[in-house]
Amino acid sequence: MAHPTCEERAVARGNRSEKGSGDPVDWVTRAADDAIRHADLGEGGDRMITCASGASPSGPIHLGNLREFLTPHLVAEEIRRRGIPVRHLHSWDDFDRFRKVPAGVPAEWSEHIGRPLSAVPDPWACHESWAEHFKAPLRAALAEMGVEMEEVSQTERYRAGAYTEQVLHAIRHRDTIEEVLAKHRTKKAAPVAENEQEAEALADSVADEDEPEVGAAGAGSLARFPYKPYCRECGRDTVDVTAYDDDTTDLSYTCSSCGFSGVTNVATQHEGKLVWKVDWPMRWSVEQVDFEPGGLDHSTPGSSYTVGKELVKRVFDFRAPSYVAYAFVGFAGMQKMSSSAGGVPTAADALQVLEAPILRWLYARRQPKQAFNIDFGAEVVRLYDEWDSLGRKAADPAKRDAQVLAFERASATAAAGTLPTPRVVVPFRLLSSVADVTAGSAELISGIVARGGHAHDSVADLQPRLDRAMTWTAEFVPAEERTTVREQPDADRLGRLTEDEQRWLTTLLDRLPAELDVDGTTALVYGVPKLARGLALDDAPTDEVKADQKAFFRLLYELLVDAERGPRLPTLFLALGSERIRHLLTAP
RNA sequence: GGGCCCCUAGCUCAAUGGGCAGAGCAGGAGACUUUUAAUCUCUUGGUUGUGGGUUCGAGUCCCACGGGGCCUACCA
Repeated sequence: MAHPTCEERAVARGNRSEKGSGDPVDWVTRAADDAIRHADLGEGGDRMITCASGASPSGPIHLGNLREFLTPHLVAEEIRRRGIPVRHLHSWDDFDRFRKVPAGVPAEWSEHIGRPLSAVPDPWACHESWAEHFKAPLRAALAEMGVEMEEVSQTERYRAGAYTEQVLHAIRHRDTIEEVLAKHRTKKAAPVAENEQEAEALADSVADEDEPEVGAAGAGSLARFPYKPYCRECGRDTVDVTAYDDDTTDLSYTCSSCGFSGVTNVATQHEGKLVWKVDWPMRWSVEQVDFEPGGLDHSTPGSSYTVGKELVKRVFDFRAPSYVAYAFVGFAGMQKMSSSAGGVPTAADALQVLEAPILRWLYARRQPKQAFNIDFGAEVVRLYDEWDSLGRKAADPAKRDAQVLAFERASATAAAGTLPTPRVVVPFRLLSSVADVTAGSAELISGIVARGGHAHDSVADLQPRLDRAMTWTAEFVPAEERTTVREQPDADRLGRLTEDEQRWLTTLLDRLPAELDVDGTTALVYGVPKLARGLALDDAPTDEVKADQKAFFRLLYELLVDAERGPRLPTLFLALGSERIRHLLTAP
């Protein structure tokens, strides 16, 4: 045989360790296998494998959209790990039309509806366009997560004529395109009306749809032309194609917004774009895409992937990339989320609270078709615990399984190496509860944590986790679960102390040093009731002393944090400092 | 109309190309001069929605049904 079969080449290039060698397998492994197999179909050779993503910068790129980026990223990393040339190509659909003015944006922006996202000004005036305004923060977040990708702007590509050849090709084959689109369009079955009102509405809409009569389209039909120019006069896509000359490639149009009538030459003037369902398969063929994910909404029958798959074959003579559909990402515990806009959390928001590898891990550990929630509430603590425990497991080579594999995928990338994690790992729970009472002082937290058995040299040893614990505590822990230290002494309570209480407080304050340490403070706090009963600090407590301790602690909590309970007293004392304790325990 | 996902302990969820059903919380017992949504040790808890099928073996694969959720139809 002159040529090896696809199968043989795929195996040769894939080089995945064979079954039984103990190397764990997960969805990323399989997706990478598919992409490699795909790349070998047809073209042969050792050309670079392309993992693609695409996103429209029409608004904040939220954590659901992040799956679009991370899925091909993880697959590309896996392919790279096998020593095969690969790139992650990301297309910004910034040549798409601006569709609606979101809440919070001046109403005047409705003027820009129909213009490319790259041509709409930034209402916040900090970037050169609407599109850039939303691309920039995502770029920063991805960099923090070690995601490196080759970015392409659809605006630039179209304007530069990079797709012109394919555009003309599509236009020449517009009948085939319409045939395919129409086939999927007619899938619509007569919906059953639930009541009379609906039946009427239904009759109307059905009547409307029958009107264009595209079914028998022919070359003469311009209503479904696959290419649409932006109006040269007003920049909007509100144009109707009135004529097209196949020989000269002159396209005539009128704009319904500004009334302009003009002619654009498709071959030379680059003023428009293919409609979405044609644009996607066109890019697969131009960029030689081997793998690209898509949201579930693109995967349903009659939707863009299904249609694109047929178009790419029949019109562009290429095969659709291997594909995974990803499910949606939900959110919880974010009532107070101060997201950049719209209240949907973005990657930047998540990175305020989660270490970058943990955010990656959320996406790596689930198969794309699995939906999951990102919880900014109490779940965060558990997530960190789980992550830390997985990290300990990953340190043992004997325990390498799919979970550890996900940990590895989350922890390091080719571009960024091992992503930042704390040199000294302190449980998030502890950092957060200490942060709760220290009024945002990293130094103080560091000191208390160090004296609490987590030795470290400096605040930097606790980063990047410490910052996240502080942010999370401040922003996401509900007020009723936080400890609020009194501003002023409780004069009322201090005015009606019992004799015992009075003696305890006096004893405590007499012996409270200016500089506190954990052990001394612990001994003192527990010792005060002993002293009051004539015992020494280190004497074993009697039953009476134990009861006194209970009452004494409660008194301290009431006076310090206006509650019956609170953080461990030594911690609280250290957090507040001697002076403040003294102030709050002394009648004004 | 079509498609996808989900149903696992009281609760929230794991189990990623079939291989002994697991965590956290809650519950129970014990330890602690220790009070925090304390901590540590031990522990109860299951016919994996229902009914079939394939298999030596099914939470996992196939078919049907019930319940819940999402997507899609015209446009990008």
